[in-house]
Amino acid sequence: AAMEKQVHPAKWTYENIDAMRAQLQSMGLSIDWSRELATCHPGYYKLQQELFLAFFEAGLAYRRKSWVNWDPVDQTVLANEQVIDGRGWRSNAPVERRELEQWFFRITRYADELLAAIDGLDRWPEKVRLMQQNWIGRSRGARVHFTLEGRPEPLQIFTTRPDTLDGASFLALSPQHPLAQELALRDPALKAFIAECEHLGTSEAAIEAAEKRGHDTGLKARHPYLDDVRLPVYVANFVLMDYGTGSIFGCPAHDQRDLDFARKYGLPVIETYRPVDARDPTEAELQLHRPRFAESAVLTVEGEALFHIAAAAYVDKSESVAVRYTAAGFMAESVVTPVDAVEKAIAFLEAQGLGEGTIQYRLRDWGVSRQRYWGCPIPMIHCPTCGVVPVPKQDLPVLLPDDASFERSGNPLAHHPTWKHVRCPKCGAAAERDTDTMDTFVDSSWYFARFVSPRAAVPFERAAVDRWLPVDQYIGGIEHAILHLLYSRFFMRALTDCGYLDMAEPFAGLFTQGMICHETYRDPEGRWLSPDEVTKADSGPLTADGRPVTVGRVEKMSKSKKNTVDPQRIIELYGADTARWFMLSDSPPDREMEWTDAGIEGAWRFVNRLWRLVTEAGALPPRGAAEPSGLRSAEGSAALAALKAAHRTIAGVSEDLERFHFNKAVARVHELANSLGELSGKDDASAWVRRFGFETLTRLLSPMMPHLAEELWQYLGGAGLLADQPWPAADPSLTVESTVEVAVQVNGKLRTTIRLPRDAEKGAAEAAALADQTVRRHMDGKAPRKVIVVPNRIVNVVV
RNA sequence: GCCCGCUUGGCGGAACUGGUAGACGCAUGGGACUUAAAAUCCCAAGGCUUCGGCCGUGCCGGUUCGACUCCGGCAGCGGGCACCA
Repeated sequence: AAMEKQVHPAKWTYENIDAMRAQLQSMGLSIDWSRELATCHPGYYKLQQELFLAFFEAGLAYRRKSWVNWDPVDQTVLANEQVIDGRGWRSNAPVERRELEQWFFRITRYADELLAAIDGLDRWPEKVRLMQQNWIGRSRGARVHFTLEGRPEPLQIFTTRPDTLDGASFLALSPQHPLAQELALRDPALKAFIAECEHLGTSEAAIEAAEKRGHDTGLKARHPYLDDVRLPVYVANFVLMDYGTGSIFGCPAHDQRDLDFARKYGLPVIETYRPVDARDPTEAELQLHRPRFAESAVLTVEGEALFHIAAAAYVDKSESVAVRYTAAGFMAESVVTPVDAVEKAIAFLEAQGLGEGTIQYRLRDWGVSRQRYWGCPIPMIHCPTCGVVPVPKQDLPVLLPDDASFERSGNPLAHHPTWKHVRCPKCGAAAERDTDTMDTFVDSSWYFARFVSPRAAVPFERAAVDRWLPVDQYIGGIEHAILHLLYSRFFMRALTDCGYLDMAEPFAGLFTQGMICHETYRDPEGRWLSPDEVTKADSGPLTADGRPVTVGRVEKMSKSKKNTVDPQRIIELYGADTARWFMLSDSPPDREMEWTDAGIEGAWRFVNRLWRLVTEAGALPPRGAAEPSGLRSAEGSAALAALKAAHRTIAGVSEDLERFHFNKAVARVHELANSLGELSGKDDASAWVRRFGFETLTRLLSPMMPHLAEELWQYLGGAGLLADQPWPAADPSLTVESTVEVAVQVNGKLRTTIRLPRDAEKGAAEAAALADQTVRRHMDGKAPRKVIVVPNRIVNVVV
């Protein structure tokens, strides 16, 4: 944005903050602005640098090489988002991979703990807990040693399915695997293949979605226990260096990806399991098919009973068949003595010295180095003699220079003329600062804990932390379900271990908002356009100067794709309350939603209608007037019905707000307004109920339309601010009706409804249903075989 | 490709733990008021119908007296996939 708008990032950021603050204030949100902080302010990032030093001290921050996307034309590191079909988004040059020394946070130290603690997050959505679990991805499996012919050192592979080793038909290495890199030095074709793989960039999505391809290295591996089996060793584009050992064995019969690969390169597909069928295997079969690692040929894998086809069976019969492995529904009760096939296989490998059982995590350490200007400088100094030296705490903050230049690509801090040149704090010799800044996810991993003592000289004031944290109710977009939330969970643990805090979980309750989505637009040059740069014509959407616009898919609003809508327009046109009411009424907040302006007029009409409803209702009894006697006993009166409606609305809205069902609360307020509008009686009871109803309505509205609610409160003679009044309470004796409408079905089809006293006896309900004319007609003169009665709900007559 | 969701009238959605599908709103049509328009108010409305009913919650199948809700499979859309944050 700074480059595009020719503005300094600081100015751009602070101006945006000002605009956002003004917008939030004009919405009338209840925010304690005295605690506002900005993570780009030196006061904040100074403390963040202190935390970084503490992490370094504790061994939680370390340096190692890692791969990045490199744009060879722009000479800059690209984010995955900036790699489009293997090319840089600005230069359009094929992307390369490059290895850089970078800083990492050791989140994997907490892998087990982060996983186990998910169970305790009982006020988190189940889907988020699942996503975090899968992200950490703890798997039991085995490291297996393969001997390579003509090479002294064995190749280690990791597998979660050692029980399918009998069906191995190839090995595959990641293009970044050291062995692959070594072989490429002497094999130009392999070198070219690896270079081609590297154009995919570093994103897992791109790598896994690409067509599966491999290059045969010519090496042969001995099968660990099948003496006459030799396996070809490939380098394959789908093997990830970051997971396991960066090398795998392929069992095409039991893995779709391996099967695709085997088909492509003509490799054998060797079945090792077949669903157990209805009959018991014979003794001869059990012997023939018994795998090396188990006593029985019937094994369970992932809960399914399967019949193992041991190596001997197919070697003898030269059997080679492709069968996809879907065993659901084949569990045969007569056969199974459950055996955990994976554990058996691990025990076998260990006993034979062919491998060992391990636990593998999908979770990787968090790379925090960014080659960017606008961020928190990493407080480290590189000295030619002392190596990596932390900036002494008293020298913090390491300030960003204001006079960076953004004309050149690459890292402005690296090519700033003076900034990086310092003396080594240890030896005093000339040294250089680390020119990387931290991932901004670091900023957001502790900001919530800073709010409790935003001006303190230390990162956290313990008394305030103990008073406020963990956060009772955290609210954020579902796009943060994994990274931000996991990083924050890691941070609290790391800070605890560094002595700053004493807590593990930052967020006791979590509510995830759905994304607000919008169509995306591009001009003929492919540049993103914002919705207000696009005009809708009969021939289709056009740019401001009348050129055709390409409409892209509907996706989450984002700055980079410009598909954002400014709510300020609505506030200016209709006022904050209309905007708030519209947003609350439109969709449940946890669902994604496509933004549309249709309906805003309806919210505006309702705001006006409420005002008229109250102010044009005629004379009301004074505030606090006693309830007319006899109102509650006047069964069937319109006034009592409206009074009950008001109490039901209190109960319903209270519950809806508590559960974040704002759109339902809105619907209930509409209903109450409707029923009060219909209460036209001139009698004392009606007038009293009208006042009670209006006051109730006003109170219930106050969180949603605070400005209108305060005005109505004054109009109704309320003292002080409505915001300071207690929330209304429903009278339980008025929220239930004495009779209920009960549906009557015949053979499961709704035929009529009957009105019964609440909580009527089952027998009475049955009798009433059977006596009904419509029911009798549909029973066709037959006697009921069965009658199901669900009290207050339904009677189902089965004939 | 993998992980997680979602899918209900013309539209946004409601339906609590398997028990009357379509609350409430938007848009629409008709009417009232008005010289007229706006605003407002009233009425109608899932589809089909021989007016008895029948069919309907993305698609196919299953469990159940009963399925939007549970189970199996599939499709479409959205989020995430570690440098968008």
